[in-house]
Amino acid sequence: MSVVFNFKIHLSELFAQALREVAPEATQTEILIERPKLASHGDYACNLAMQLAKPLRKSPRDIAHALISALPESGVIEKLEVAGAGFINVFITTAAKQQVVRGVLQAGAGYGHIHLGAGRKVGVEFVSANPTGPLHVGHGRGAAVGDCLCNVMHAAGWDVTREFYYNDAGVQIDNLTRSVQLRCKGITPDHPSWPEEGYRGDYIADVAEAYMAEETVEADDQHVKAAGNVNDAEAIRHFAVAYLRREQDIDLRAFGVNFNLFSLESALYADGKVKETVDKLIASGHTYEQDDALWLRTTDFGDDKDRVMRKTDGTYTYFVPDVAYHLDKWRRGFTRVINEQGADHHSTITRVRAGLQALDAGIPQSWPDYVLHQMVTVLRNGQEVKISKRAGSYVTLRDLIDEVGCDATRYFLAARHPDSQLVFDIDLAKSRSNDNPVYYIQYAHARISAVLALWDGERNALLQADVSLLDSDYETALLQRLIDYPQVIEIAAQDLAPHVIAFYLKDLAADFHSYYNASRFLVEDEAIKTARLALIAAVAQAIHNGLALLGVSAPEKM
RNA sequence: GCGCCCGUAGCUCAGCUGGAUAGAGUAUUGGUUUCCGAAGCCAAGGGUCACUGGUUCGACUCCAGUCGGGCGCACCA
Repeated sequence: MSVVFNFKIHLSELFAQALREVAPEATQTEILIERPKLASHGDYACNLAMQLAKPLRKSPRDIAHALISALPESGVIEKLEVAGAGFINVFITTAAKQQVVRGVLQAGAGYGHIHLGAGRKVGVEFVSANPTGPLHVGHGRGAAVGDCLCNVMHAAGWDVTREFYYNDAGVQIDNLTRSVQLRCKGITPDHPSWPEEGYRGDYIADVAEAYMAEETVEADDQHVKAAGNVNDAEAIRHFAVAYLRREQDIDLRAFGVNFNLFSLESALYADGKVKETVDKLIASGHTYEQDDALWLRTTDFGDDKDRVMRKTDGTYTYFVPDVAYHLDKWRRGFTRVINEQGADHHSTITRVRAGLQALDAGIPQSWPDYVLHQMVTVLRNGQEVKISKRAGSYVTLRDLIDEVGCDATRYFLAARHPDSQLVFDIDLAKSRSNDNPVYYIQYAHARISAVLALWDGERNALLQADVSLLDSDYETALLQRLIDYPQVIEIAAQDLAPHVIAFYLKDLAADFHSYYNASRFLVEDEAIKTARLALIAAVAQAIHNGLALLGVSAPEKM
């Protein structure tokens, strides 16, 4: 038997009924139940009366009173009042709030899971770094945000597939191949003959050395033994890509990020999907030849200028396999796709969507969704570290994990709105890690674990706790905070904004620390002791669940 | 020049599809521990929400413009 403590949904239903009675002609009005900032304004507030004032041509306060009269009986409502311009403030009985403790303990790791996605498939593509070098801090942000987003979508009831797209074809791979080949020949980046577009990082030398030593590399789906032949460019390309992919995989695993699927750009060429897409686009009539190149009239679909598909040298531009790739996703049944990328990829959105529209395959105009995170700037010794792959100067994800730690790095990178630029101050994160909010949250969890470890009772006894004893200000604040958790998941999933999880956890931890400081738990009175332990066990569970979404550990000791 | 993102306390950032008196952390100042974890708690100060108009019962939130910062504007990816 389920207990009512998702009051927001419950109240929306009640007000919908009242609305049908009071204003049958205005049942389209959206019912918004919000949490007031001030406790004196109740636990929940509804502004329906004010929205109806204009269409009904009545005073909002009169409408509010009418709505209250028409509101069906509910055991969870303590009191209703009309306030201000016409707000209806709802006070929930403490008894109803107290039920959340049992709800959390019974649901366990499942507390916070909602049915928003209704089991539908969603494909989330993230990181998708080119295999031309190590993952840097920007990729780290993509990994942290993307992985957290996947976790949130899963908790919200979606069937999530995590996907990584490898651009293992094209000009940049040619540059990589040439750079490794030169290194194999003993030519270094400071040599006059080193190409302008060549990669200069030290890792290129590592790849070259491994190739010459005829090492074998095992990447996710490739097992490549180096030929050791300096003149075999194809063998070098194959080996270099596999080598760098392996390095990236190692870093991602160390970061706690896993994928269900790796898709390769080269495979789209190999199995004819690129050609098929090109043929379909030509057949669609949206292409034309000009200056010995093939163009797609993307201006038909909102782009500011048309784009080249096939260059004069006969090869395709990047967005062609990208369109083929997305068509493939669509055919795999992903009616919802989210691409998490750096903001510097912004221009691809219009092009990819235009290409998909030109195919006339029934794909919605706004498909796929994009989450673009803004750039990360890194501060070391108070100086901005310029990121340049070719110059080989940048902060790698591996550096961050080693220096700052996985938990703190993930929290730092995921705890901000993706739209905000992020300054990652390495020295701050390292030298003053105790001030990092992630430790504040973890500390709350560790404290609860310590108290529960001192208790000699049975865990199951907590389910039988007399929660009616939890009625102090500290306790009701915590109860309400726990009640809010599923709605935080909902917001994070709807807005594709995983950072709200981090802020919620900080607030929950703060409520707990205040409570902890003012309370004793292992008291004489058995009933009080059990009730309080049940409450903090529920808090620990919520912290555990929330941190899991962020990919951060919930330690019992620290 | 065009497109996208951002501008909120000294600093780093929240602010939920427009809601009632704009919030945290940090820094500063003061208080707090014979006690189950002080990586904690309590309190104080700190704001013309970049600026100017507009939309309405109500704007940090929406619209237009201005200023400032970032990113992108390739037959690169």
